[in-house]
Amino acid sequence: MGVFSKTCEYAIRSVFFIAHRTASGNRVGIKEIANGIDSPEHFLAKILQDLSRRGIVQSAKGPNGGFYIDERGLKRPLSEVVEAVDGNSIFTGCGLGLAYCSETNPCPLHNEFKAIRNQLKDLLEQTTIADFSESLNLGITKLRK
Amino acid sequence: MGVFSKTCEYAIRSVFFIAHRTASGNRVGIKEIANGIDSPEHFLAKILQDLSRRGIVQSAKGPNGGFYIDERGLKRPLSEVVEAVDGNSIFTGCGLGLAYCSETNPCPLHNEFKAIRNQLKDLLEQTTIADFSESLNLGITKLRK
DNA sequence: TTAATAAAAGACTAAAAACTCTTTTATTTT
DNA sequence: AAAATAAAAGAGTTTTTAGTCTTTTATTAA
Ligand code: FES
Ligand code: FES
Repeated sequence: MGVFSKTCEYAIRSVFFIAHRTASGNRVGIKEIANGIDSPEHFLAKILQDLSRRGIVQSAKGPNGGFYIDERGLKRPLSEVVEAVDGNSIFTGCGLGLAYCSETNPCPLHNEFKAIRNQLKDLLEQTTIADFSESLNLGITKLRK
Repeated sequence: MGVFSKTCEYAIRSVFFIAHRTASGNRVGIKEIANGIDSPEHFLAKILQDLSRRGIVQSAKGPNGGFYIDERGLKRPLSEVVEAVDGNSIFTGCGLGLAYCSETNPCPLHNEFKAIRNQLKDLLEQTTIADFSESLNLGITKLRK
């Protein structure tokens, strides 16, 4: 089990993939995305429908249709993608699964765990989708295999 | 979805609970543990059977039986409990779920994610089960509610 | 040596997550 | 207007995780 759900992993990877293609002004179809990020096509379709409803990605039907991300979308932090899919429990939840995680009712891991959790939060909040386009363009980072 | 599976959360909490009770030389029954950490009794039984087989906790049947943790067990790092239940994917897995996470084939989050992942790894490797007994004794930290 | 106790084991059910397949709707091109 | 294209929506199945219930085995105490 990873930090994010499978659904969330696909969401992030697809968003990076779309952002990368959108940079050159193109729209990209679900088949190409699914193939590009190595995910099940119809499952990814559901995820993108959701992200589309939430305005994180845009879509167009018909010939030359497909998914893309507008200017505003590119500036969104990754945390919004994660929250849209997995909710905010990774940012706020207790490492030991206690119902109420707080300073006054801490579990044994509270302080240390909170620090790590906050770093993940900061990472996802401070980096926008656009931030990754360049490294993808340079071919330094990969989204499949 | 938390960082650990539900099973793993129960495992950690129960181990803390048992360690705490063992400190006073007692054995503690499954009912009391389940109640103390707020987990389903029979589900926890499965988990403890597993931890027992792996030597992380000890158990005794019959009257005055129950679970306890010996000297060696108390000195084990938390990472062993986590690995026993969830495997080592939290310590080694890719944040975006790529099959091979490596320096030469990094995903966009690789460097930042690795740093956070390693902190979690260090935290769990460097703290032993015994390390928490005191804070539990002092009543500072809680395992349920 | 029998009764009581408590974990171990086995065989389930329930819920959630992941994934698939089919039909519908919107858009564009001819 | 008709045909082609591509996402949206709906209705499933499969797999995994979580949780329950019952029976068996081992140990101790009366
Ligand atoms: S109480 Fe567990 S992380 Fe805060
Ligand atoms: S490739 Fe994703 S964390 Fe290393």
